[in-house]
Amino acid sequence: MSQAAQPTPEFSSFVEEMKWRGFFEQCTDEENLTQLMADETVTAYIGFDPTADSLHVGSLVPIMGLVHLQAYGHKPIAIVGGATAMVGDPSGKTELRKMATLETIEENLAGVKAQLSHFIRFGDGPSDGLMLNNADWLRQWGYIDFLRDVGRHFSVNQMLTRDSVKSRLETGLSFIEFNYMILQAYDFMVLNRDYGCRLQMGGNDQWGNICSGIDLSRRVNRNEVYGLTYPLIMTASGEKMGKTAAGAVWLDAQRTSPYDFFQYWINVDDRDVSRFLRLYTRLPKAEIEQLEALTGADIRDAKKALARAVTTTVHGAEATADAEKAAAALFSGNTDASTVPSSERPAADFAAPGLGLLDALVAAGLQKSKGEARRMIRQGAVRVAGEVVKDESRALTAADFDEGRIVLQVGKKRHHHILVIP
RNA sequence: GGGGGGGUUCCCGAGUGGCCAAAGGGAACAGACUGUAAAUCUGUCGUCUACGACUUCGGAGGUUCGAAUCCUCCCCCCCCCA
Repeated sequence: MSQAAQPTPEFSSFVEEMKWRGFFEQCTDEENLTQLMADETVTAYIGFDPTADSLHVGSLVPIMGLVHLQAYGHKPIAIVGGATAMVGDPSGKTELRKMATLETIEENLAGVKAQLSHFIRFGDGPSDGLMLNNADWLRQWGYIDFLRDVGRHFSVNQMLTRDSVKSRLETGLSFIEFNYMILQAYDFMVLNRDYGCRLQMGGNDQWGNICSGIDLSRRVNRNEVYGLTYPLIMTASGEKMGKTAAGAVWLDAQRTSPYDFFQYWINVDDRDVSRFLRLYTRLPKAEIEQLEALTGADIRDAKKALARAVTTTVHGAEATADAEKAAAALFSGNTDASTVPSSERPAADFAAPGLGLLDALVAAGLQKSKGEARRMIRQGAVRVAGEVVKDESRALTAADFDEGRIVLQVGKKRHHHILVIP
């Protein structure tokens, strides 16, 4: 759970640590920001999009950004874009995003906040985090009033020069998306005015939006505020973070089990380990450098440290231990299979003709369809109790019980145990 | 409002009456090799009651023995003109 992270004395400043950890892409005024953060408690914010009721690993970088910030005694604000999610940010997208409805956004907000509280200490203290919904200050506006009070500060000429807009000029973007920048700038201005927020962080695709907010704060509030962006994180193979065959890797245990979550980190590309240790864990610099020095098969130890650290933050120590234990049982010959992913099934299902293996594989979530399951069998990828199955019409019967469970495996990495209950 | 181009299986992108479940590439998955990595080679990659059947090519109709391919209407996107 969220322990208020402690300051790390290994770095001279927040910005230094961000640089070392790979969060630093560009900053509007590094020198003055560093000075400001040395002198006083700075309130900073990052926006999250409540497009689902759970965050996924793609959001871990911004989350960790806030975590580090709080560790240095500053005050993090997480904005959930209730209003802006209804619009859709064009940055980095190639086409119009589906617009979420009010109700789903409300639901998603709650889920996201619960997850963030695993990372950030919320509360009323000076460096306690805040969670705000920009719908609270955006929704009340009427169009004419907003145009007159806010819109007049924006130059279309300048907006057109922002990369986020420029890149979309080719493929086209709707007016509603074009306005996203204005809304985000307005968020920053309001946070600056009402919460004393001085810094906005975000992915580098947010640079233009952040700069717009800085301009607006200067004009309206006459305050100097700052922006800092982190790089957009891709895996070594050029994929977005958190994509697997099964879909996104979620922080919600219901959507992605702690076991699968743990395995995701174990299976990262060698080339990503160092970068990910820095970005996604709060392990001390010295320890990370030690892990980075590992070569060959020993890199797995670094991956374990990575998986352990991230899973512990997201799912807690107990779930992490279980996941690790299951992994040991499946991959390292440990005999304790009690935490291996499993499902229950009454013994009666295996009577007489037995339960079709194809159906069992699909039911266990190891395969998406029976056709796919059939192909896997043809390719010799399916094992029951460690034995390769070649017969597509194979049925599971009582003969397959082994101490009350049936051990299924597809490929090398996908395992599932059916627990037989009376 | 006028003119032009376009919407294809996860993505990109061929196909313009049967030889199309639909080329090619990417991603992904599996096998071999390995370190639960990468690279490489091989295979797979719509669903099913599976040597056959069924459903797909923006949506709805129609022509035809037969359509992703032709016609009609509708929706959406891009470009040029007004």
